[in-house]
Amino acid sequence: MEQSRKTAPRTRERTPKRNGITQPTLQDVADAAGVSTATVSRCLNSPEQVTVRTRDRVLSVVKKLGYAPNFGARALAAKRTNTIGAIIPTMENAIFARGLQAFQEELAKHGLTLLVASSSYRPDLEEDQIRTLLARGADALLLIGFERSASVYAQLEQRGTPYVISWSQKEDRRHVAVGFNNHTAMKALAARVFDFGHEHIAVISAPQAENDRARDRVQAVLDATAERGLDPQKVAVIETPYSVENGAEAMGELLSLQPRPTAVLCGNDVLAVGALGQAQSLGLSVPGDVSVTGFDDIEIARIVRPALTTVHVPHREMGRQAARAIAGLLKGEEAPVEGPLLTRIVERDSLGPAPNTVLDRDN
Amino acid sequence: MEQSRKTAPRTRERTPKRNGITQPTLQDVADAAGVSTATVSRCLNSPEQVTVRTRDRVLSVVKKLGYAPNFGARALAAKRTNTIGAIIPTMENAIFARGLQAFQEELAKHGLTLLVASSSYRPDLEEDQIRTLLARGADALLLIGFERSASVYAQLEQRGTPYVISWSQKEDRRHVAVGFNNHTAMKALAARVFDFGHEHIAVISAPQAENDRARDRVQAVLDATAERGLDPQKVAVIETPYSVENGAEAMGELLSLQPRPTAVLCGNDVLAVGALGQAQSLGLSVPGDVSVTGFDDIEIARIVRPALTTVHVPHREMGRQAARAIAGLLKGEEAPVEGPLLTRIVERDSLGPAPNTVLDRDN
DNA sequence: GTGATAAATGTAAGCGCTTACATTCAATCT
DNA sequence: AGATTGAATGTAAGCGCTTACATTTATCAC
Repeated sequence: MEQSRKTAPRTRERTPKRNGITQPTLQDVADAAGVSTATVSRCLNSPEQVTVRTRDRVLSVVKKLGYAPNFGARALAAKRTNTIGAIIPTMENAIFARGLQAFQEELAKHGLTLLVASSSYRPDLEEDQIRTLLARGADALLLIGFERSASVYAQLEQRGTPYVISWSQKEDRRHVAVGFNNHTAMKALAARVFDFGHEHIAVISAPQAENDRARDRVQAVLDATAERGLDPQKVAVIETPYSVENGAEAMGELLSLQPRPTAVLCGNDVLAVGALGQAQSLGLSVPGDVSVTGFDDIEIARIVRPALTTVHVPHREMGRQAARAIAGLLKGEEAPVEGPLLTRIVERDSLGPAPNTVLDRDN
Repeated sequence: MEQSRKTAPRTRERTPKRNGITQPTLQDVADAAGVSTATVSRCLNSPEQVTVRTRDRVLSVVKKLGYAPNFGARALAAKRTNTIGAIIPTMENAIFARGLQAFQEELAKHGLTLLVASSSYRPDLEEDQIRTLLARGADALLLIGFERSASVYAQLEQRGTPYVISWSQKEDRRHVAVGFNNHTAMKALAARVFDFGHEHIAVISAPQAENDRARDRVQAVLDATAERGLDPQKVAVIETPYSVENGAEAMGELLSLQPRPTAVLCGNDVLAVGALGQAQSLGLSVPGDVSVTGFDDIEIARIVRPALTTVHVPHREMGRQAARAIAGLLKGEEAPVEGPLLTRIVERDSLGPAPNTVLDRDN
């Protein structure tokens, strides 16, 4: 194995690190293939610029040596990392998992890697995470929902870092968004609830402050109420963070109201599952005595008994489209201007007709 | 071709990128603070080496300029990224979410960032992901379970990349592991099932090939069976990937067996939930007609009715300890040699006494 | 063939940081 | 005072890659 180093001014001994192990470098490959580092680099990054002959030779050396480019060096020289950062509110339940998985899979097809951080629904933490992700070289970001401080947007704008907003969609054309219209979706569900004859409804929502999606959903219920000629003021709304326990607790409160609501619309499936369980624990039949609806259509919605009537959100499609939008933005393409993704109501068993028993309002 | 320009006095104009935006560099900070780049670097990385006076001045400039170190450059120069890679089988259900969240939180305390990839339970994909993560500069890895090809281990060893194995724990001291003993845990549960008088039991497991955790759990049931003087051969075992649907389907098969098992032990909660639903759909009472148990104790175990009797795995603690182990390894500390984490049986409502109806074995 | 043009390849200048080593400086000792 | 010492700081050499530009080689019209 003699390598004819024609020009080897490179006297430097490769300094092995700690245990004498060193990864092969571009130079090693170039030497072994008898070409320059530039050519090797081109074989890897823009193969069409290189003769087939050369390319094959180089690639076989790459394989033989087990060469893998050094991430830091590449990032430094190319000024991009091919990394996309995503900040989601939580990793702990399935709400974002499905969409994120699809997002990642689609990114991978474009040679992009996903870096995930979670904000625990806290705007201050979200800012930290954005900073961290940018510091780690994220070329672009996926953000959930529109609502965040102007300074965050300003910073992204100023850096020229592309981002797309997801899980929400509005007419607001200042931001690139791939999502669905939370208001429309929830309003349709509320209308359906009214179709079932319910007149006393209530809402369990995530905290609305700093969460436009939650706010849109609640507002949709109130708007639908008004459209039916009912008084939105009378719709009880409880805010509580997304969790089964909180859903149960909120349901407990709502069920002790006078008049007792006959339908409870929940801001997401997790709350709904809690509410459902609570109603049953209190000896009420769902939907016989009280109907419960969810939002998202995550797996658990199908599993509980009665299965949840909820709003199906095309998470996978959303993730996929978001990834495509980001890949496009990175290539300098125009922002896609597609309309919102369509949600649909999934009617299962937790929504039924309002009980026609006389309400105890008047005693 | 003489390029004897030995001293190229840094005349270079800072070339702004595309939109004229440029992040401040170390040099900018150094200039503004009237010190060398080395000092600025030290202020950031080992503040104790610098006078308080200097440090304060430098840090204030850092803040004023909004300086953030360039990740690639840092990685390249320091030969580490402070990034830990984790490859988990799936992101889509909650099995790994809780532990991973804790893992990440603890890593953050040590200044480390988590990069997650998922393998879809496929060894070949896992290898790809490992390669990807390493290429992206992961300083260390979190791996789930022991079982993977020797070449993967060899490669890690050869590169000198530290890793810790989690979600499993064995006497095998060749690898650093932070986990629990799947065999012990499942055997205890099986024993409990036998205590309830069950004699005809069955198992729904994840595919055992390439998954030591699944294998340990199944083997534990068989061992417990033998210890009770029953014939392990008669324990029906169905293998199917983790999902509610698959759990349901497998349950359907098991329930048509003669004699029909009176207790079905599932490899995890997701399968158990599916099994539970299926039994109920077929008009059987759980645990009246058939008992079902899970494994993991994820949220859904508490939610289904009857609530699942399952094995509680201290995922958070596991994640935390794994992170500490990795941080230690990275600092050159010895591998921790703690015993396995302790699991405990959570008795809820899906496991009950064996039905004392006469079995239809003899007709 | 010749020259012009295009395609393939090579050369080498950085990218922004860390760190070994050199230098300066102040405190302490003789 | 001068010598000694250790802490603080500066100098500058890379880290491994990409890419603008220079050079070589192939292609083609005439």
